[in-house]
Amino acid sequence: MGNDIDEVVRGAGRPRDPRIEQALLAAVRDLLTEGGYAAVTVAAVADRAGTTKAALYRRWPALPHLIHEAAFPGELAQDLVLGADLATDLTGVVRGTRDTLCSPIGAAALPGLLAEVGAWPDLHAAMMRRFGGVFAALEDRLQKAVRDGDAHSEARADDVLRLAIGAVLAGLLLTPGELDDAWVDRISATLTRSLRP
Amino acid sequence: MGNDIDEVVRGAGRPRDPRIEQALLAAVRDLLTEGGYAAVTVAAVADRAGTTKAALYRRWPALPHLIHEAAFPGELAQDLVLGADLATDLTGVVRGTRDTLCSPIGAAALPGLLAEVGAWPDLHAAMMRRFGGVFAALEDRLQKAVRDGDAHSEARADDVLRLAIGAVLAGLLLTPGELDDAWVDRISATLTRSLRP
Amino acid sequence: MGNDIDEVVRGAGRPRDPRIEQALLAAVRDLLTEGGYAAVTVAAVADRAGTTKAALYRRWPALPHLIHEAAFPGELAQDLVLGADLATDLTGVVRGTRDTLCSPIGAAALPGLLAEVGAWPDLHAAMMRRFGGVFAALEDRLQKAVRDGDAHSEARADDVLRLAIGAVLAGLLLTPGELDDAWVDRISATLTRSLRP
Amino acid sequence: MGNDIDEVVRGAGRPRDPRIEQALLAAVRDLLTEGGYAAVTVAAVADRAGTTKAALYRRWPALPHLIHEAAFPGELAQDLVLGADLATDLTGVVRGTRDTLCSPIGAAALPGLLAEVGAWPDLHAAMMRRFGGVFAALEDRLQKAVRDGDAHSEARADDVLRLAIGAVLAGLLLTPGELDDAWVDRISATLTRSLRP
DNA sequence: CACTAATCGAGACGGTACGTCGCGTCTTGTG
DNA sequence: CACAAGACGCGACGTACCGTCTCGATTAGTG
Repeated sequence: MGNDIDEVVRGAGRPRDPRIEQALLAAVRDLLTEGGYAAVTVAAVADRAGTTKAALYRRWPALPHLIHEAAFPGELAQDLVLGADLATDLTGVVRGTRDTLCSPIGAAALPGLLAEVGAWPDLHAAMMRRFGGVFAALEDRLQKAVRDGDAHSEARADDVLRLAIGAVLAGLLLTPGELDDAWVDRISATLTRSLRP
Repeated sequence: MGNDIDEVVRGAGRPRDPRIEQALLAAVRDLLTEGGYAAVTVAAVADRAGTTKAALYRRWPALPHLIHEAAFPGELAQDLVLGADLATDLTGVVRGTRDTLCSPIGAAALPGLLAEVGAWPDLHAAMMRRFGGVFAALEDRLQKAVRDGDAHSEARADDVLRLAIGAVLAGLLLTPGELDDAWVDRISATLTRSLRP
Repeated sequence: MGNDIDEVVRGAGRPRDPRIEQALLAAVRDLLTEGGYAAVTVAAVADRAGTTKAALYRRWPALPHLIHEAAFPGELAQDLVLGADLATDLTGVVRGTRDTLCSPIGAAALPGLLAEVGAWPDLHAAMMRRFGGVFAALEDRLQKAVRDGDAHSEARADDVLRLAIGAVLAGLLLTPGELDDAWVDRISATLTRSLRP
Repeated sequence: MGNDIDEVVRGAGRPRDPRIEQALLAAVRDLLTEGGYAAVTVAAVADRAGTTKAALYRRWPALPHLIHEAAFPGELAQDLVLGADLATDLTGVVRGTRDTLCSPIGAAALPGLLAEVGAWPDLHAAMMRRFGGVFAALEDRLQKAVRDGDAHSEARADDVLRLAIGAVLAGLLLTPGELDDAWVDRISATLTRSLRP
């Protein structure tokens, strides 16, 4: 006894075909790569995935939600390891952010996605959640840096993270193609300097 | 002599009604304020301006160009005065950027505009040009700061500007409503620290 | 022996809930009355009956068959009594036809049903069968009338019946609301005249 | 002067391409012939006509209106000539009605059209108007017949016409294929008999 | 008492059509 | 030429209905 509700919820009706979900996500990634954001149409995605628009709308409230999930699956902090010296750790954050947002798929999806955020509050929340892990890790790391005397005591993780994300965003939207590894090093060094006590 | 070309161009046929241009720009600003980016459709703009779509397309190659001009007229560096100490000047740059991009009209127009940039190279160029004056002024100021010993010698104006713009952009797109004056001060202070020799 | 087949057919598996059949028929009649033919969708019928689409399709090959059975149950000649003089009997046929086809439910169902007849041969057959009893009775009556000298010898029951049905049909489809009792009397009189020797 | 309104109405905007109207009507007729009522889809019609759905909706409020105009253009009484003896004239009415409603296109369109009549009051009115000429002519002819002693004085043109239309309708919807010339003669004779004084 | 087989509810599935909207172009008549 | 008006081709949108299917859970009769 106990989880009657769960059982009812799980058991009701024909279960969704899990392959359709994957096929739709893959179709979005294909179309983003081949034709950019404009090519990602509800009909085109469904077609490419070998299914129908209705199946798509059953899973996501609108196209941008699906695109978001397809372009930025999982947690951004996934392979972020903080533990070296502060400069190295900040480089990791900046590089990770750049790699994620500037990947072919990410770069194709992001501008359009950001434009739709205003119309879909839940989409906005979902995007913010992606940065949750990075923020927590960075906050911990910064507190340690303050204790170790590597950072001044007013340093704020949210400001640092927003500067990093913002730098990538501005680069991606305004001057794409200049965000090479040298740029990562320069921005990381700048952030490191800004934290000095 | 002199402006033959102008005369030929101007002289042929009925001259354009200059009021239409202004009415269209005003209509875009009204619609942005009232209904956001989604409300700014060609038909709605022309209607609100009391004119027609054809008149609009005679003046701008496409809607985003008109929106750009309506939301961000003139040069961004317009009322930027650099000459005080470095911290104050940087605060001016950050505040000016925030004020421009986060004005009700700017905030409504920017996400959509950035999404369209990929499709209209000339629109991208036009947007970049807006920052030209700020960049030049900041570069001058930074060189002086290096000479004065206020900034380290590897400081780059483009990186600083991109960090400032990026910070505003990230704030606007991801956490709007948090970009108050205290935020401006914190970010400006951070940038100033990052420039210390 | 005798009903082995019946027993085998009946015995296997869980028996059908007889209340569902009635609930579906009643649901169709409700929806026809409330919202007309367009309101009678498979999902709406199943919902209203408190059951599901699958249960419906287990009982009828398609929606029109169910609608037919709901709107025109049983034999049309049910309460047709022929035996008075010819004029009275013809009035009975015309009135009966009108009453059946022009009842609120019948009138709502008929136009749609007739449109579907082309797509469902078995539905066509089922509809024709409804008139079988009336036709047989009318044919008998007409033969007697010929013998009695009340009708000319070339009178054909099928033509008379088609004229009667057609008159109701044309009235229902083209000028509904005019098929009152006076109309029944006029049409009956006309048919009676046409049969005179 | 005087028709300012007309001039304004006519002169405003780009005029409709008259070829599109014809192409759409022809497309409906083609599709009716080839695939029946079910094949007449908004998209299919527009496609076949080499135009778009929007152009169609600009001309007719809905598909049934277009189908009606395509299947039953002009006045039904077009080539109806009344003036011979009553029996011949009635045969002309019955035959004309049958020919119009039972033509391949008419037969394909009619059942569906009649089903939609309930949903579109204006469509109903348009269909009724088609019979206006026939009714007027028949009324005149009947009055003359009464004066000549060929018809009894209570004969009503509307009843006769409804009987004729109804006979064709019932034949078309219930027993198509039996409405040959012999049937026309039988029904006409029946109607003639029914009018005898 | 298990076993079998059809039913029940719920709801996803592929397919197809709907009517609307926006874009950027075009074609008129009138200044 | 510009201008108002509005039709044009194009293509996407989100919804609705159809008839089928796949589940897990009943609900009889049978072995």
